[in-house]
Order: sequence, then C-alpha cells, then structure tokens
Amino acid sequence: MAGVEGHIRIRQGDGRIVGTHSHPELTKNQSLVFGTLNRADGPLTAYAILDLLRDEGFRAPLQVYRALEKLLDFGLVHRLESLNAFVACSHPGCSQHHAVAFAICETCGNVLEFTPDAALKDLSKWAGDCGFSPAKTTIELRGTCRGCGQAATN
Amino acid sequence: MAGVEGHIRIRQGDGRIVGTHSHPELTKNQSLVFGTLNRADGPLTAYAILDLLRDEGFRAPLQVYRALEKLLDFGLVHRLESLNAFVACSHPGCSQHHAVAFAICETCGNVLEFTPDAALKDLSKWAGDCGFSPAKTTIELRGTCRGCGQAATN
DNA sequence: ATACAAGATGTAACTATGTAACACTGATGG
DNA sequence: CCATCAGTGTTACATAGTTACATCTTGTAT
Repeated sequence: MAGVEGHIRIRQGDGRIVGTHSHPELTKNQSLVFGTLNRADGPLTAYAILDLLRDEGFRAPLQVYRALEKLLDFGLVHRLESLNAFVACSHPGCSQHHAVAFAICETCGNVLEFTPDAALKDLSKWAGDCGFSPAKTTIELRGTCRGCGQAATN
Repeated sequence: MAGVEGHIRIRQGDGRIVGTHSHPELTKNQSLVFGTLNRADGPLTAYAILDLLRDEGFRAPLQVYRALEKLLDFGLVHRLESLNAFVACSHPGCSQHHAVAFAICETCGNVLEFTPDAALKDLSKWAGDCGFSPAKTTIELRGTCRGCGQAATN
C-alpha cells in the first residue's frame, strides 16, 4: 500500500514523514480524515471534513469520500444515514462490530454508539424467516439525551 | 384545510374537482404525491416524484417536499434514510406504527416493511436505561431478498 | 533493471438532494 | 371588513455525492 513504512510512519512521495497513527495500513489521506473525525466531538459531514483539511492541501470532496470509503471498509468509521454524516468508531477495536446502533441527540448533537444485541438478534431472525440476507444494518434513534431532556424540564 | 370538501373530493381554487382519495384530509398536492408513491412499486426520490408530476403542473422540488412533510406527519409515507427516498406505508391504517423497519434489496430495489416488535422493545429498554428519549427510530436492512439470492446461486 | 498492474491521488465538471426567501391565494373566524 | 393561517408557486441558493480523466507511487513478474 502506498505511503506507509513499517507499521506506523506515513511518508509523502518524497519520503518526508507527514504523520503517525496507531492503525498500520492507513494512507496519508485516510489518516488525515480519520484524525479529523477522531478529534471531532461529534459527527462531521464530508464537506465539513473537507473544510477542516484545506490547510493540509485538500481541495475536492472526492479526496474526502475516497478516504471515507476505505475507513468504512476498515470499520474505523461509521456513516450516520439520517444525518449524511460520519463518526469515528468509538469501540476500541471495532472491526468486529459490523452492526451497531446510534442514539443521536437532536438538541446537543452528541451521538451515543451502542450494540443492541437482542435487537440485532431479532432482526436476524426476521431476516432468516423471510429469506433476506442483510449486508448492512442501520439502526438510528433520533431524540433527546438525558442531559438535554433534564435541561428542558428545569 | 384548503382544497377539501367533505371527506373525499379535492377541488382546485376554482372549485373544479381534481381527484378523490380515501384519506379525508389531503390537499391537492399531497394527494398527487401520495398517489404517485402508491402507484410506484418501490421507493421514489423526491426528484423522481417531481418528474412524474410535471404533467400535473409541478415545477419545483419544494412542492414535493412540502407534500412529503405532511404525509410523513400523517404516517402515510416513510422516508428511507439510506436511500434518500420515500415509500407509501404498506400498512392498512398506519398512523399507529410510528416505528417500523425496512429490508431493502440492493439487487431488485424492492422494499419490505415490517414491525420488529422485539427489536423495538430492546431499543426502548436501552433508551430507558440511558435516559434517552427517542422521537424517531430508523431501522433499515440493506441486502438481498430471497428471490434475488436464489437467482444468484442458480 | 524494466515493464506492467494496481492502488492512491489531484482536479474539474457535473448530478442529485434539500432549503430560504418572498409573493400570492383562498378559507376561517372575529 | 379585516386579520390570520395553511397551502401554493417560483427563483435562487445550499448541501451532498459522482463521473471522468490524468498523474504518480509502489509492488511484482519477467
């Protein structure tokens, strides 16, 4: 894979080291996008990521979308379908959890990621009964988190 | 509400009857959009609806989005977040089922609507434990339906 | 070494999806 | 009569995502 030496360092074409990360196989652009999502305290749209990376030389949305596609493949990033936005996975080593759920607070914008095992099992059962083979499962709750709900009733 | 007489007939501003439907409170544009979704054999995007209604005088996306917003409120239509598309509710009198799930076949485009009670209960339990108040729940399975799966292995 | 294949990147143009702002109409209720 | 409100029509705009094409880098086979 291009731009990677050993497990950690990322180099540009001229050999200059431009960044490090804990995941061994990220290219420069993937690393920049992943870093941006990790630093963010909530979901970001692709265009928001683009704006945050202008200083790093990003110019076109495709640079973001291509990196996001790989990061989604790796399981490092999730897409929130109801927001057209992306978040870094909050599980330590998330590659396993290909099915996950999100609770999105519409007041403060924070997102909670969780794994609703019983719900996923029920959906799998339904799928099996119907002969449907799910490739990806999207579960998103839009609503109000505890903090915002309390603030509203005070 | 404008454009409605009694329970059934829909009139334009000049009093001319332009359509009928089984839901008593739809305006002309709402009725046209709902009819289009009902006739379709799968989900439609807002712009696809717009194109199908050009002959009826539709000119701008807002005419579609405004109708869809009301139809979503009434529970007559669902939005598929992972497709940015809309479907007529397939339940007889759907207003009750504010939480529903979809299985979307990525091969043939067909959508199955179902109500996964156990999954919804599990998600409600999780929300209760976390103090999260869900306003809307999105559950969408992307994958392959029975027919398309069988066709692929033949 | 050299040549080739595959993956990654850069850029411009374009399509698709969704909203803001403003004007106008017709019904309803004082 | 007049105010109000939901619905409608229209223009322009904002946001989200893709196609097409060229270049570069790296790994691999010869």
